[in-house]
Amino acid sequence: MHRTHTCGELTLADLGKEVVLSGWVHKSRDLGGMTFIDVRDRYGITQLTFNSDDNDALRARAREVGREYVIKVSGNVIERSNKNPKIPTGEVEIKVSSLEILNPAKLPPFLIEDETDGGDELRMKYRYLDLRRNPVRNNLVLRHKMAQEVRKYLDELNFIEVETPVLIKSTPEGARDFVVPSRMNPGEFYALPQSPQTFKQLLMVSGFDRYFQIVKCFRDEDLRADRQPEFTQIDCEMAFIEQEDILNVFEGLIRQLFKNVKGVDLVEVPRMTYADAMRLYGSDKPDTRFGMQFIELKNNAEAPLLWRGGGEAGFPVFDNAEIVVGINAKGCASYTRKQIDELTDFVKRPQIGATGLVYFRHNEDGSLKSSVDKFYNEDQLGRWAEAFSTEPGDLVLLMAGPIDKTRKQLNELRLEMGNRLGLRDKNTFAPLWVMDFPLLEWDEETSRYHAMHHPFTSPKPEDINLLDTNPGEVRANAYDMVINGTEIGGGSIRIHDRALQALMFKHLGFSTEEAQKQFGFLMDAFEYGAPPHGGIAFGFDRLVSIFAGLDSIRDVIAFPKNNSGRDIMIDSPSTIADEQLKELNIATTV
RNA sequence: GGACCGGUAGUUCAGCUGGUUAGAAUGCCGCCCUGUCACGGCGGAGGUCGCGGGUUCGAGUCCCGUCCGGUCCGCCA
Repeated sequence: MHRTHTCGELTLADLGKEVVLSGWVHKSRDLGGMTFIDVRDRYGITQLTFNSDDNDALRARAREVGREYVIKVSGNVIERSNKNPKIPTGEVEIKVSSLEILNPAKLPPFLIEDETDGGDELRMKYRYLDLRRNPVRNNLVLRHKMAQEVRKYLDELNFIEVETPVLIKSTPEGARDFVVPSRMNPGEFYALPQSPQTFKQLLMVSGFDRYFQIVKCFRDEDLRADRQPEFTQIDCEMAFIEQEDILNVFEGLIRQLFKNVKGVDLVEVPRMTYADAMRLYGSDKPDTRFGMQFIELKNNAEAPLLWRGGGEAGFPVFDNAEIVVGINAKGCASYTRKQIDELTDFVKRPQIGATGLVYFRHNEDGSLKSSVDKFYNEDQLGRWAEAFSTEPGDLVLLMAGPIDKTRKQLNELRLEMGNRLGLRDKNTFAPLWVMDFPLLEWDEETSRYHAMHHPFTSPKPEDINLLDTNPGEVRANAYDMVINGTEIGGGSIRIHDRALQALMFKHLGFSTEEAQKQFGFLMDAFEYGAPPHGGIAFGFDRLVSIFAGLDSIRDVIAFPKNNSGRDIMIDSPSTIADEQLKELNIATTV
């Protein structure tokens, strides 16, 4: 007889029932005269009980089973004399009449418990055991629920899920491709998609009108806690829409996910231009769970030097800087010298690379004190204080230097201060649309402009005339969704006109021939009735990890890869046999 | 490509300025225990201190190299 119930469902209402349970031995407690076994499955834990009423063979077997043995038991549901209020089945237990060992188990290398003693590496090597643990399994259940909710929402809005190919063509733009050799076409390679971008656009040309796909994408770049070589996107595209439509539809998606999966009612998602995001937060993905916006004391594009008094020279670093910008750390005036030094060391770390940190305190007694008192008097400090709207008890942290670099550094400091002040609560969710990204980005290495988003992004019509004169100033119809400082989605209104697309390729440094060879199929398609269209793609793993309150996406992926792109459980990647290489016409030099 | 942190018992870790027999907790094994559920009590086993080289009378400890893991920068249209 198969199991009649799961290990998570029996209660006092089931008293007296003859039941069959199957599962894993979670833990056993042998008290001598009696033995308790906790049997576990995905649904919960139920206590089995054995005592002197039982025959010797049954009692012996109860003592024999070890952790993670797979067992099947039959017995009677009885009321516990000592109840355990911590678990749903804690008022009952099973008086076992038969115990069958379906499969014994070796002792697992780490404890299969919510608070495991296992380190990351061990958990990854034995991921199938790690997945037995509630916290990890619950993450996958959450992921499942979110995927279902996405499908429900988009289906109701007439989106159609279409699968696009995984073996496609390598293109020079963007991330490195994973490539797959073609046996039937010696010397030629497929590439795995970095995203289904061109296919979804072609589906718009095909008249599908509203497409989505929850789809694996692949990028052969170095990994991070939030970056895996294969990852999942919620990929979407719509025709006959404008940017506003996309923002509304997908703001709706995010709101529905938060409401139905997490029970969180989001307020309307605020919008901010890229330019403002950079100016106020030094980042295109600001964490808006807290304020601490940048205040500029000097910006070469702005006129007055706010601290200058009667024209005499001030702090040379400030005098020579393009920008002097800071944040007001409310209530931090009490920071000790040691704490300030820590912050200075923080921004001077090679990863951040600042040369120093200037501060001024607005003391509780109203006085002002700065690390550059030598250069500025109380009047001048007073003007800073005014600029930062300080109150007694505040600490202002200032950085100076080239605009882009300094903003980026101050962004790191702002996030660090957010952490220190406990302003980045995992249960607070601050989504944000960042809009009007630049179309192009100058790349020092190749000395040319690159598409900031991708080459199919349309420029804002009013900026097209800048393409020739000032390409870096051209804004795109592109938008990102940011939640709590993480970019979780991005998209754009696409080009649907052959001539404009050809012009874009030209500006990206493609010759007409190269453009035709790489993307001719798309430009050809634009000549056969391409509707205006646009879309967005969400990083599903990141979205799930934010919902789960995790910093890493690894624990929302069933079988993730490590820092080096390895799966240490199956030990991939691995070498392949010479025979295979030969068949693929591949010679190795390693 | 680069920076930083880590690698010691099955596991998670401690081990100071180099010093005699490398510890703790937990897990595991044995015995005892009839109401445990972090059971308890007593006893026990368990180590190539990642690997290689060097300094030293002596290295878990210091130095160099290397491998592995983690975080980050570059990179990620």
